[in-house]
This record gives sequence, C-alpha cells and structure tokens, in this order.
Amino acid sequence: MSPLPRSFFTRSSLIVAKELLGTLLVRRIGRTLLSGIIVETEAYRQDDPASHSYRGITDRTRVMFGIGGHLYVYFTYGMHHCANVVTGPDGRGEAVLIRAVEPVSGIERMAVNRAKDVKSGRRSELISLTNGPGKLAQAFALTREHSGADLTDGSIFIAEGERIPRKRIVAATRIGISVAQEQPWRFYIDGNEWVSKKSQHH
DNA sequence: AAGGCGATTGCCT
DNA sequence: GGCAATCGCCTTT
Repeated sequence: MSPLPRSFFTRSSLIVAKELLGTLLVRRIGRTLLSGIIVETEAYRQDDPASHSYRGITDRTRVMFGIGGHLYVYFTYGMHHCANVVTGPDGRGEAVLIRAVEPVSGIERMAVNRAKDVKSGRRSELISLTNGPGKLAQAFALTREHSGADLTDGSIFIAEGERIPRKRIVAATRIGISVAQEQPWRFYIDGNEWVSKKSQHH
C-alpha cells in the first residue's frame, strides 16, 4: 500500500473529488494503521463563494493555494475538525472535503479516538464512527496540526482502492453551506451505508 | 476592539 | 425535526 502520486492531486477539484471515491484514506500512528474507503466527497474551488479560498489567501487557507497533494484541516463550530485534500496546481485555491469513509482497519483505535464503544458490535455504532466530516477527522485524530502535511510522502496518505464505476457515483448538492447551494459538487458512492446524507431524488 | 457565524454533531422533544 | 455547544476566523467599527 503506497501513496498516490502528485499527479493524481494536481487536477481540478471536481475531477479529484470523483476519483477519490473508492480510494483509501490511510494514517499510520506508530504500529497502528488506520484506514478507510472514501465514500463521500465535496469539491471546492477558488471561484466558488462557498469555498474558504474564495476571499484569498489567509493564514488558515494558505495551504489550499499550494500545489495539490497536501492536507488542509480546519477547525469549525468551536469543536470539530474537517479534513480536505488540496488539489490543482500551485497558486490555485481549491480542495476536496472528505465527508465520509467506510472503516477498513484500525477500527478499535478509531472508536477510542471517537470516545465510543464499538465492542457491542452494533452496526449503527460502526457507521456513526466515520459517517461525517467531523466524525472521520476525530476517528483519524486529524487536527490543525496536520494541515499542510504532504500526502505523497508521509504517515498520512491516499492509497489506491477499488475502482468505482461512473454509474455508482451520485452527484448532489453540498451540505451545510449558505451560498452556491445549487452546485452539484458533492459526490458519493450510491448505496454506501457511511454516506452522511442521501440525496432526495433517486 | 467587537460581533457574527460556520464545509457539524449529538442530544432533546 | 429543532437547537445548543463552543471558539477561531473574518469582517466591520
């Protein structure tokens, strides 16, 4: 299992958001390997009023303007972190928010990080571990300290996974934004149980 | 210097 | 389904 190369990330966020579906988010913490299949993403771009990069470079958003293949983590609502994959060439402010993953390995550790007991074996507890951007950031213990991390050369990376056919990818509107709400820039694997919010239509 | 609010979650009704 | 939690960021005085 090895990191996807820089060239995967330097494409536009709309492309990378779709291509990330089915790949693995991986984090090594000592001997523990946390990993999960990315099942839901959202694309954000520089010309996009809903994007943190829309108003230009700030201390927080600087990493979004760097070359693709880095991690952008922000803190929101006074208590949650959200993890993004920076995309595009150097100088362009765009990224893909990872909204949900399906846990693969390190599930016990994720449960500890989430302060949840998963030993009951209840399906709902396994799902609630990582079915949202704040939840998966907590499960993978990702914070602002990790913002700027290089995903092509380090302990946090994206690895190749199952190829998802186009027919299984649903495009929907993004969650939790107050502007540019009409853009269908959220993508998820149809039918996957970890998707945070299913689209209205069928 | 101050105020509004957020790429969310979990609890309460 | 509604809403409080909680604080850093950005905009406005």
